[in-house]
Amino acid sequence: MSASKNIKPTESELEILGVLWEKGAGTVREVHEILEKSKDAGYTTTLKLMQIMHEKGLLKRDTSSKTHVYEAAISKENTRQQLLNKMIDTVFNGSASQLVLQALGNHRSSQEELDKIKQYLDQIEQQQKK
Amino acid sequence: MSASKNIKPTESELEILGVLWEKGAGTVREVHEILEKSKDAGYTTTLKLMQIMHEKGLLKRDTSSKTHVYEAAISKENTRQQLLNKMIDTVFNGSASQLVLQALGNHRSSQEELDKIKQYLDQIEQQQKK
DNA sequence: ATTTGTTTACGAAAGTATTCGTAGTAAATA
DNA sequence: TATTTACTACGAATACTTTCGTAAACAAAT
Repeated sequence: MSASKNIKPTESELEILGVLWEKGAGTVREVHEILEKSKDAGYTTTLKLMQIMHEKGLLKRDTSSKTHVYEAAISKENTRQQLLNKMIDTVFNGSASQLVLQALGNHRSSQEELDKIKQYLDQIEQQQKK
Repeated sequence: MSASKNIKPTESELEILGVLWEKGAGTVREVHEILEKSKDAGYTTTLKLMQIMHEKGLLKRDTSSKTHVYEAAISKENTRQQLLNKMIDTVFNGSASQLVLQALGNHRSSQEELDKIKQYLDQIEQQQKK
């Protein structure tokens, strides 16, 4: 059994997590105003979603003042890894490198980013030689 | 505007596509028997799903004989790329290389695979220099 | 004190995905 | 021919996600 539960945020939940990962913590109003820019939904929709996410354990909240303050309860890294693993399993036949090749294929990355990846690859190889 | 429409197979639909990409074409029965190994659902469930997928244009089918033969109507590569792009956008802040680093991080790849990736990186760099 | 504005809570509608029971049909078999 | 078997079609139940209207609580402003 793994340490963190099988989290599976929905599409909308991921949007909210994204906002909170970015800004650290915030009220429904704050999250909603950021979301509004790219999405078209009412305030109570965002509220309801965040309440549900709290019930599910995806968000923590501080209710000491009237206006509640929410915060992500799951880490960005962990969540990313889980989603990635799932995609590797179900879409890329379990091969991480197939995913990597495909990702590098279309989305063109900057030279800087490519260098970083290369550097990382070297690092991995070093570790494996030990 | 891109050539292929915005396809968004659901979880279950992806499982079926995975089977058909692997085996090329098959009947509901064949697909179902493969799915059964890892999943717990009745025959008519698989049937219904494949019918819906046909309506959506995700599958082609040959109804010339009583037992219909289905085939994926969308390519593995294209579908993978779309799903990947979406994940990059919604989960990795639009950075493909962030996704790549994360993917290489946990899932350990074989030396052979790593070499392939490196080779590919070199190739990309060459093209960009032109 | 009343009004106005902001917030949470609640419930339910609408949309989408998944599941399966049942009926009908055609082919294979007794 | 009658029965069994294998398949498709259809409809509906269930579950999950997203959306929002409305009410209640509270604070600030008039």
